[in-house]
Amino acid sequence: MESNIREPKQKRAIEKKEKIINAGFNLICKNGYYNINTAEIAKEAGVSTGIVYQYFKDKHDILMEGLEKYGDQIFYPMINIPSVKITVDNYALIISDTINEYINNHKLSKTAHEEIMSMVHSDEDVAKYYYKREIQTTLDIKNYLLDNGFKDNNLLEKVHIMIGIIDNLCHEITYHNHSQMDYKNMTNIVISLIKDLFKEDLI
Amino acid sequence: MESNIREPKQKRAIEKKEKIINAGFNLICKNGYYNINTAEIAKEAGVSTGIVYQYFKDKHDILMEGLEKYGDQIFYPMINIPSVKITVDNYALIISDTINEYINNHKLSKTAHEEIMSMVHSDEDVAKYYYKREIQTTLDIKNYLLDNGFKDNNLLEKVHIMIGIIDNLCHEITYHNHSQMDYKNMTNIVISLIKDLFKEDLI
Amino acid sequence: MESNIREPKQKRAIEKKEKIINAGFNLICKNGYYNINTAEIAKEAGVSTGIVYQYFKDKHDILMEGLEKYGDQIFYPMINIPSVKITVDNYALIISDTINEYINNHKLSKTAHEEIMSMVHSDEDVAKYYYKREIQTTLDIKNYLLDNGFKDNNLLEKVHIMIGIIDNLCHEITYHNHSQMDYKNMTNIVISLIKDLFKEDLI
Amino acid sequence: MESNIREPKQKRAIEKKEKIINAGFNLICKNGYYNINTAEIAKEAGVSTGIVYQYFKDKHDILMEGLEKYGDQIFYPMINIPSVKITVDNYALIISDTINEYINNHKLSKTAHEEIMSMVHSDEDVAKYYYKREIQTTLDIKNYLLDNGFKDNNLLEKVHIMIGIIDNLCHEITYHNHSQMDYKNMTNIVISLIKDLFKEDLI
DNA sequence: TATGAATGAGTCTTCATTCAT
DNA sequence: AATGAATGAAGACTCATTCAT
Repeated sequence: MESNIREPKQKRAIEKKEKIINAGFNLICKNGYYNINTAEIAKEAGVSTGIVYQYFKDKHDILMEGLEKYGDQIFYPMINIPSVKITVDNYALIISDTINEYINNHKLSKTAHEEIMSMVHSDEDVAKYYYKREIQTTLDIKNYLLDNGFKDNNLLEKVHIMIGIIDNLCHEITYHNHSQMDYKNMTNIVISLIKDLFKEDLI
Repeated sequence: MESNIREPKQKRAIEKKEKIINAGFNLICKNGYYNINTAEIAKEAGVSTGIVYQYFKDKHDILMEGLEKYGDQIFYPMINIPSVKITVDNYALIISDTINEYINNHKLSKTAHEEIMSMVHSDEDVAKYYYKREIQTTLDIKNYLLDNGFKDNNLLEKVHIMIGIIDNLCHEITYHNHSQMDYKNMTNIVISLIKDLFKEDLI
Repeated sequence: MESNIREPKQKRAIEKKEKIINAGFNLICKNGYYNINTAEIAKEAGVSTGIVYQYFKDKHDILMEGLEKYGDQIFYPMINIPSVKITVDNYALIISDTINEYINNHKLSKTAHEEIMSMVHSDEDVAKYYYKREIQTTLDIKNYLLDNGFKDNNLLEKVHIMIGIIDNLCHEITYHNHSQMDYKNMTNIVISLIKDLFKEDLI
Repeated sequence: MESNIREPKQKRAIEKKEKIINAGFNLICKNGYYNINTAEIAKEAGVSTGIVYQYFKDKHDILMEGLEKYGDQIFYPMINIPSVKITVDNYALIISDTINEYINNHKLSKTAHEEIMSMVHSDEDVAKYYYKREIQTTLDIKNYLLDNGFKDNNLLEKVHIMIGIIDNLCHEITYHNHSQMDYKNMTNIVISLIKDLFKEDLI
């Protein structure tokens, strides 16, 4: 039989689909995809098990739609590209702000981020989504920098490296908590390093 | 009796346990923890399903023992710390060699690495193992650098940052293959950046 | 109230019920009773799923009403009793024509016939319907023959046997396609055999 | 994963598989394929639901293996080809005996026969099985007749027609019970008709 | 020690039927 | 009269773990 998945038009139906996405994605992130079942998702959403399959092809579909909806909040919150112009003077401050904001967001969606990263490594669709987002973010930042007078001297690669460095830093701060690390110093080193990275590019 | 798990003493028993670890860890890495079952593991190991539970508490235990055994080969092959002394002259070369070696190893154990990283995000025990290794590696490298005359100026943090940068680079090169990236340039940028990172530390 | 099934009186309601019967019976015959669901039937009929249960007690009821309506077209098209009088001269021709017509009809409603025969064997109601029709047809043909001057010498039994022979022949030709069979000869043998069957009855 | 269906070698395992086939096929025949579930089959067989899938690929497989095993008892018991030589003298008697035996067997496996015939019309695999048997029986009888001095004058087609006639007769007697029919006469007519069918073939 | 047959709870998914609107 | 969203029981199948031998 063909796909009978309904794309809800009516307000109530849309709300119901939302509830399922919310409950489902939330539970998946909290407990892990393989540790939650559709009955629990339905119950948490306050619906019957049957209705789930009117809105979603299968369990996996819930994950993907949740990702589509909440991906922005989980990955690369740096995407909140600053509205101010970068200058030599506010340079460090912008980076610092970005990092802080990133860390904050990271903390909020800690488990979600964990679980999704887990599935990036084991689920092709999730991976595809993730890498698509990643390159998009990289491009967005590159363009932002170009608009702010940066030279395009392997700029894409540099942005990618920068994102990686910041990501690692935030990750370290949020999760590892390696007691030996001094995160304040570490952050300063990162900021300084990023400055070095672009030292020849900001005119 | 509380625990029936046998720690094999006899040669044949040890070999059997090894076979289960090998087969199990291999299959888990190749197919994913949730996509392989104990029957298949036993079959691949050439033993009966029942015997598995004489050597391992449960399925999860196989993963952990496999990790303990093969972790070295999967994570941080940079640990192969160069035997030569770092000087200003061979500095770049050493970093470059390290990166190349890392990428090579990465490619070899690509799926294993993927799966384990997946579980780092969803399995507490795996995560604990991973982060323990990570800090150990960081310390090892820090000590190597100290032995080579580096100053301890937030050296631990810097090493951690460096590992992150290299890890990202290798990951990008091995998996993503974002077509827009020029990996040769990227590698050079990374090498140069690491030099910057330690610019005040190598005496 | 015991029964909520509405017997539609108004034209529009009657048309709606017809549409459901048509769509339902058609889909059941094409796909099999257990391989089609009420939602699909409603959709094909262009009505809502709910309304189905205003006109039909349950899914099974759709089948039975469809059978009542279309049984004539599926079973025993021989019922198209020739309008000519049987004589010794046109005897074989009439039989031959009847067979040909039967095969043609059979081919048209091949899948429908299959599915209904399937249910004859597993559904009491369908079986009851089928056998009722069968005996009716037998009687009709018997009467036709009586009107044409046949003697009533176990005529009912002979007609039943004849129907069986023709049915088998047509079935064989339409479906089995046993490659070893020569259907032209087979048909001639059947015609000749039927002649033998009634050899003492046509005055 | 590949097929893990076990072909049981050990006595106990074979017995268990037999029990599942017996229980499953029996229940399917009695209640209909779609009206019995695997749990009931397992329970009737005195095993757990899980074990069923160690011996059978799926539910359908149980049906097919049951068919393979019991097909002989359900279809064409005429296959019990008489060991005596057919002559002009014992001709009628042999036919009569065959019919009687057929009817007897038919009565024994009445519901089984019904359900299987039902599935012949709706299940490709069952149909394939059935038609394979059918042609085989036809050939066997043809050969038997050839061995008894019959001429091969469209013999295959004639045997097929004969089987059909007998099948119809037995079916009518066993199930329909059309009250109007005189089965004794009907049987005699059939015997006589079969004689006519082969009237030019027995030397 | 070792086997591999056996267990049975658990999983995703379907669908006839009902019900709020 | 009509809609189509909602229900929830039921079904086929899987698999970590146990147990009789």
